[in-house]
Amino acid sequence: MVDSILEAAARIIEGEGLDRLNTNAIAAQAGASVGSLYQYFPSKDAILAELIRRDHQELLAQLTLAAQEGSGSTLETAVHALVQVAVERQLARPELARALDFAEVRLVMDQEAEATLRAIGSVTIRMLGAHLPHLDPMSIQLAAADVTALAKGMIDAAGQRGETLGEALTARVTRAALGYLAPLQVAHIGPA
Amino acid sequence: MVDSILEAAARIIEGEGLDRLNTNAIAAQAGASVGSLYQYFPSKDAILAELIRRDHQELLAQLTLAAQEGSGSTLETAVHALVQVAVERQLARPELARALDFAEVRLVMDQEAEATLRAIGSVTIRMLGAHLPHLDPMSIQLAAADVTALAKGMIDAAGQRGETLGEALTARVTRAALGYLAPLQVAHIGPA
DNA sequence: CCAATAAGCGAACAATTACTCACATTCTTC
DNA sequence: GAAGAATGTGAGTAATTGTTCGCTTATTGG
Repeated sequence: MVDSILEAAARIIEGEGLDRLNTNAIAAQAGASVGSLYQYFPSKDAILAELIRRDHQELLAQLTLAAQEGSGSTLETAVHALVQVAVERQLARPELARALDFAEVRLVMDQEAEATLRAIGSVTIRMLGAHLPHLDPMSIQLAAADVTALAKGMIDAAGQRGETLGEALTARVTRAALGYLAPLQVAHIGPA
Repeated sequence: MVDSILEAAARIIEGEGLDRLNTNAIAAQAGASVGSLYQYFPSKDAILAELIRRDHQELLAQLTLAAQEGSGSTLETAVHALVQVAVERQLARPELARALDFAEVRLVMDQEAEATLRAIGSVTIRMLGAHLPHLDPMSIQLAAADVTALAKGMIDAAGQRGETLGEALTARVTRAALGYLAPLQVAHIGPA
């Protein structure tokens, strides 16, 4: 039931938009009654929050796995692995991903949700730290934020545009990320 | 009056979020009555639409100007000029810019609005076309879309993070854009 | 000044929406 | 299969919100 409520909410967000998401619509879409909604969630906001929570946990799991597989390889391979995860997720449900991303900002998060978010950020930070060992932690953090944002922007735009070829997009995003990171890789190497 | 209504709406979006934007709040914030709102706008949506319309027109004007100034120079200078415009605009009112960007998608646009949007896109396309003459139009268009999205993502994230130093951000975004474009510049140069 | 037009007002209305609760249905356990 | 627990129901409620309209206040032209 919880799952069907969440999936109903997801479908309404995709098809109607965040602003048209209401409890009656969710119940109808889920094939349940409004009362049942409130047996499993304390409020409408809680439904959205849980949708986001699950999305984050799934993302963290997939990123962690991708980071493991890409560890011990080149920067390019490692970046590619993470980008691939992000691309596949976004292209699967672009409208939903975009809406959740927007809703996330104005959401009051509990400690667990905050921790998950930090963990997601840490994956990229650790990956970059391993491949750019000469950079100080603050620079790594900034680079991770930038690369993440750059990828998010490209992937989101591609999703909205209706792009469906994940591999081509992954290649371009990886190229952009590496293009941004390249100067950092060689920053400590001066002229001979 | 029109201006004060639009500014009131903008402030509410910034402070309360898109979902808390309502006609009563706009009227109160504008120091006017609900009735006056409807003397200048046919509906609440029209207020949002006008806010977005003006934003787009301003952006187009600034981008066009920046493109003129950067024309006839290196790719780096041209990119830097456009990025600078985007950065300054977003950092001025980050929450508003983000919200309008989100609202824009679900908006039904008239012909004029569509034309403005295409014109905004054309600025980057023309700039890239001038500096990457060996690329076919489709590749130019894709590159423009990617570079725009990449910049948008980075700038938006920085704004949300509370970054205020536009110059540093402009430099990083420019670096990312050039990093993405670099392989395209030399793509036709094979091994001798 | 006055009349005529414009601009502004906000209570009232209708629609929408989050949420409740008294009742109905289904499941569990013996 | 009966008693009791758990789950599901949806009309109803109170609050919010978009929009209207009869009215008041300001502005303009003669």
